[in-house]
Amino acid sequence: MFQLDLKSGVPICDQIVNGFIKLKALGLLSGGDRMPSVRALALKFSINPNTVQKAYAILESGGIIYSVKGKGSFISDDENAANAVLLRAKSDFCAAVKSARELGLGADTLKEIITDIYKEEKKC
Amino acid sequence: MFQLDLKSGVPICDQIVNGFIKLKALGLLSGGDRMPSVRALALKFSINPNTVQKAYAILESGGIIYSVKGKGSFISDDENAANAVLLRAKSDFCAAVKSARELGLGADTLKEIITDIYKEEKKC
DNA sequence: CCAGTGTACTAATCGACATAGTACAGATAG
DNA sequence: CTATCTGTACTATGTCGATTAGTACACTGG
Repeated sequence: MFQLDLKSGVPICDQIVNGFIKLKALGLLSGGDRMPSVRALALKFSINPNTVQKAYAILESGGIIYSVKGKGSFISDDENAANAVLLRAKSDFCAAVKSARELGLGADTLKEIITDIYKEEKKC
Repeated sequence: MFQLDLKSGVPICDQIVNGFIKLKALGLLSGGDRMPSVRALALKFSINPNTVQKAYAILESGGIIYSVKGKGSFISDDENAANAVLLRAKSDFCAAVKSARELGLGADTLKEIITDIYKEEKKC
């Protein structure tokens, strides 16, 4: 399970959404797997159930999970959802590249950084 | 000069800071160049002078500019400031790479995206 | 029935951001 | 010197999003 950073400034709601997206991307969650209940997760993180519910609503609107009244929330089997996640990740990365380019960083510099990070020689 | 997007959700203050940083990174502003006055820039963008002053204060604390009471604000000659900008850009890019990696994107995929963007074949 | 589930709604709180208005101190041109 | 420009400082106010608080309803399974 992922962690929450209440002091990061990133909305708790978004952290929960991203946390589950990453878990699914890593293959730690499969289609049909059960999500923690709204109230249980709120209790675990000591946050408001409304915040968890908001995050679940976002995940459901994105097709990542589906919820059934009275039963619970579950990971979706929808392959499109996984693709949507990948597309979003690519889009975010594109924005980062464009931003770096505007500040004068070259393509080679960026590729070096990527190589280093994937080799675990984290220079950052 | 850069543009402001009041609807982007990005604080105006930050947009001004980033705007001048990019102008300097692109070499369109050199050490000693004069900045628009706080009131003039506020008038131009139709925003509050306090917002501009806040942005200038951030730029000054970062060593990007220096301000003199009664005279104006000027681009700093400090080379370290430019380096700091580059370091920040690299740091931001590193975070983006790590995030993309966590979501399952491979190094080759990321490098392809970079190549495309720098070739202006913007697929995003 | 009952405990647990998702869902819906209103109200209140809090912090960041921006605005409004005023005031002061230094520099420069006339 | 005076006027006007400059940066700086301060308080007050308004707005908006995120979060919390509290309650209520509908559904499922034992």
